[in-house]
Amino acid sequence: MAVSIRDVAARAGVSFTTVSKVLNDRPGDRTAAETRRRVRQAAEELGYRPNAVAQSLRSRRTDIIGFYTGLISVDMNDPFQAAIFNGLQAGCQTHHKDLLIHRKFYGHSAEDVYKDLSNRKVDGIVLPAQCDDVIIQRLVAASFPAVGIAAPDAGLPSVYVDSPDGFRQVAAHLAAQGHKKVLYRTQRLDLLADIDDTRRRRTAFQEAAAQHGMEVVVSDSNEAGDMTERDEALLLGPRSQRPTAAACWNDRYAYQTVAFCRRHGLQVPGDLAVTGFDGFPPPLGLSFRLTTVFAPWEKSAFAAVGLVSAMTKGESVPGETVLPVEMIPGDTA
Amino acid sequence: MAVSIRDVAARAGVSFTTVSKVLNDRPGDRTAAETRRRVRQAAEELGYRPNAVAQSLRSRRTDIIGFYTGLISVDMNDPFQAAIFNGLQAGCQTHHKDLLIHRKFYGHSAEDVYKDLSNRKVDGIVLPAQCDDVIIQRLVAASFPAVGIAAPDAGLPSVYVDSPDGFRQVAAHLAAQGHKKVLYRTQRLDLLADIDDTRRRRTAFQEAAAQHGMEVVVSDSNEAGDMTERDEALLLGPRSQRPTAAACWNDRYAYQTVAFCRRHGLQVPGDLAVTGFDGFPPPLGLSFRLTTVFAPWEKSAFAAVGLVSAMTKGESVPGETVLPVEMIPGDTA
DNA sequence: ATAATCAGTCCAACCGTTTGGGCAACCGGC
DNA sequence: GCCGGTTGCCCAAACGGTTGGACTGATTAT
Repeated sequence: MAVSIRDVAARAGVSFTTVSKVLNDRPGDRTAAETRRRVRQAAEELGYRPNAVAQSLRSRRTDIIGFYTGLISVDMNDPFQAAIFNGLQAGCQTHHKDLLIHRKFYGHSAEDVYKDLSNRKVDGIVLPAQCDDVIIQRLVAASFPAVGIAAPDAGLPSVYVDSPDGFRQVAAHLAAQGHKKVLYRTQRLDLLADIDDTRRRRTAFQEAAAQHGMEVVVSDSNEAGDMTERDEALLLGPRSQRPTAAACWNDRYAYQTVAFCRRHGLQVPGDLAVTGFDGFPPPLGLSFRLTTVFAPWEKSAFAAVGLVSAMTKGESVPGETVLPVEMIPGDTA
Repeated sequence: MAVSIRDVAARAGVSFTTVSKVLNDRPGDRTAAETRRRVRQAAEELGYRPNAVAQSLRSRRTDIIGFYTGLISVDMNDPFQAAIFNGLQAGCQTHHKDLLIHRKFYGHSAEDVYKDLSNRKVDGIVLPAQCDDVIIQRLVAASFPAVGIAAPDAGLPSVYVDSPDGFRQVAAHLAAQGHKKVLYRTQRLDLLADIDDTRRRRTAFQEAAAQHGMEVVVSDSNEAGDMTERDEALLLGPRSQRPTAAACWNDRYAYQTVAFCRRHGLQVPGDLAVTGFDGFPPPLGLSFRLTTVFAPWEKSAFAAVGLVSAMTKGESVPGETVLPVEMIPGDTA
């Protein structure tokens, strides 16, 4: 049985009110030095630990920040999710919060999800933007502290990286190297994981490429980033028709592209220049550095925690926080 | 302002006790159908959500399971930690718990850590075995539900993988292929991350190799798994002295070893057979499959959650749960 | 001497639930 | 018309803290 504040009070011979005041030591509360000593000693001897749940009930704060993973189950082998998690974790450390991962919501209705979020178990939440409009609307309506990440979102304060700028940088880089025809490899838009950022990247690249006078062939694949038959036909077809560069919407697609080239004897970047996006730590055992764009996903999650923390204090926060990205030239383009 | 059970009661024209009974609908509690309808409707209209904190205070359960990360900060780019996390997450889903990641404890004293664990914010915890004896002793003394993972531990129920058996399988495999001299690449034992399992793997391999009549050269490196000067001298030295195989204590070391061979023109497995341990999903862009041992880390974390969950219900759990491992032949040995 | 001040302690309300028991009102049986 | 048993609802205590104010008794100002 856990020792409560009343047990400490009994042992110290004071009321439990006094124990609370001594232990919290708020400015303006007066207690005799001798009493303080007795109380502290009693607490020490009994190994008293305040019950966090009771404190939360009174204070209406749990000092826990929730992470709602959207409808996709968590997979830390996905470097994107890993980066987000690392940032959340770091943010929680600096803001003295604990991080709560809600149990899977897959298969629950938006209503169910909202219920689990709004039961005051957490002070606020971080969630992928655009995960579900109904949820977001209800959160906003209840003015529940929530911050979106990964993409801009109309309803919530959100923090994300400037992906369009990244793809403008890629387009400029490829154009400077004289490429005229570029394959843009992206994710199918109907995939569950689809968020608006996928679209923003593609649009930005297409526009920038057009400005540089480059032709763009858009190709969308499955989540793993495997080459489509059309891609293969194109890249292995007549030299005059071939794109000389492949700009990929993320690093995974880029690595898959490089692997494809290796298998089919295409030189990278000689026959095909390849670029990625994300700048995650390179996989072990690779002998080259991918030309990619470093996107500070971890930092964005870190910042999101800061915003949620501020919101729980009633402070107002900026509606949008955009973090700059930077293209990192490597060996592949 | 959040709507409480009293608001619902006022709207439905009943006492808040009745609301509670209606909403919880416990067998044996009787309420008129008409009352039930009114209460449910009022709750619906007001968007009532029970306050989880208050419920926890009363029920003495939070349905949250904590993960104490030890003294090392969380890094999900580490596939081991990622696997553990995935398993915890999956376990929490099936047991209807939330997962709480405690904020960093690095720099805190064991006493501080214990305090944070014992304030009843979580129903139980999962923690790396042998993380800190003081903590474990106090947890046991307070009979706080806690389960160790990753290595056997005297004090706590623990679940881990049968790494020694994995290395016996590796030794047998290498011996069957006729290897006589094997380099065993492991981690320096003084590293912060050192846990007993590192030792167990080495011992098991040495003993098994000896039984198969193989000579073992043990080499310990930094956490990244870089080759030591001595390793390089040995592998690039006179052919008669060279080991023909490198058994690595984990996949990371193995990939580093393969990369080293690539750089120096050594054929794998022709000049040097390489084996790993863990069996994590292979890094992107690799054209070979590592010969390794699949260790069900994820499953072990999953099981740990189950045990903690059982302990919170007062059920007794086995002191040790050992999961079998399996060697997966690949292209490197 | 009396009133005002102040330190030190404690009372009681409150946070939002759950739950065992109590209390009317109503039922049918005698 | 009385009585035991249901039925339907509510009271109040409990969970374990925090906190504004009330209450003492001693000290100081008038």
